[in-house]
Amino acid sequence: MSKTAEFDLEQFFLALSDKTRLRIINLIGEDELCVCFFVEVLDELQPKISRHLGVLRETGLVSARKDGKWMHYRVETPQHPHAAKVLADVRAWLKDDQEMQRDRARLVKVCCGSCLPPALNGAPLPASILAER
Amino acid sequence: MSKTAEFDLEQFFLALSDKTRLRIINLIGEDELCVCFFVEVLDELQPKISRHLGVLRETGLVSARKDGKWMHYRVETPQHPHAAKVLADVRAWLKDDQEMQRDRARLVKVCCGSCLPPALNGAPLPASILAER
DNA sequence: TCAACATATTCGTCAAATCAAATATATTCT
DNA sequence: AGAATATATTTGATTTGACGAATATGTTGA
Repeated sequence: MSKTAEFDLEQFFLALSDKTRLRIINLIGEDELCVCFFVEVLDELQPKISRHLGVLRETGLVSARKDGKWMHYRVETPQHPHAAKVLADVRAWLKDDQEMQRDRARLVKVCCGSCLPPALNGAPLPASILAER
Repeated sequence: MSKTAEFDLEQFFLALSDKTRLRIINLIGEDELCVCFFVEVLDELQPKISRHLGVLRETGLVSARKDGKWMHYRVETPQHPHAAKVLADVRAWLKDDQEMQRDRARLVKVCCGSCLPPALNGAPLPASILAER
């Protein structure tokens, strides 16, 4: 049989060693999320978000689904079992982190407010949030 | 009660995002290990090893014990429960990694050979290895 | 087809991390 | 005290990563 595919541990942890990228992973949660929400909720410039999404994509931590002009990102479970375990732990860790909780609260607020911010008009709302409306 | 102390996730993962530092964590294993073995087994310049040990120390991933002119390093369990879990998983991950296994094999070989490499004469052998002699 | 829009990429700059070489500090041994 | 040794720190050069600004690509809808 073939051995477990070797995996770039360095790259994996490097991808996790940036605040914006951790905030992105956290915001996605179990669902998938459209780029415009990252920009709005994390209050960062769009190219910055896009660049960090690119890093996460290249590292295999997220995948992207194109839907017309929108791109939806979701967290991927790595093939490598140890990587999958660590990433699952990290996601649980983020759930308990205060700043990350504030980000998620802001996402809910943005989606459920009586009117969406102008930048998000017509944007596809995340399913997990829609379910609660 | 007080909330869980906030923890610098970025710094934690940054510390793990370097090959040399992962090799150091792996070589230490469950035991403690003297600096000169890192230099010998990882075949890197001593200041390089020392710098990386400094990063791991400042991040709280390892602690140092001074013993005469020797410094022994051991992996520390972080106070933060999530960090502790991730680090434990990472250590298990390293155990399964091929390159890391080669490093450990080289450590055993160096310690158990009929004569130590000149650089290690008088060096305090790791307890876990001594037990197997 | 054209304007508006969502997202991605490029570019130039700045900050941070890494490295090898040199040097400093502390300890032991003679 | 002085030489040898183990480890740490500084220095200067190089590389790498992140950033904002500008621009490009691709999609929708008039």
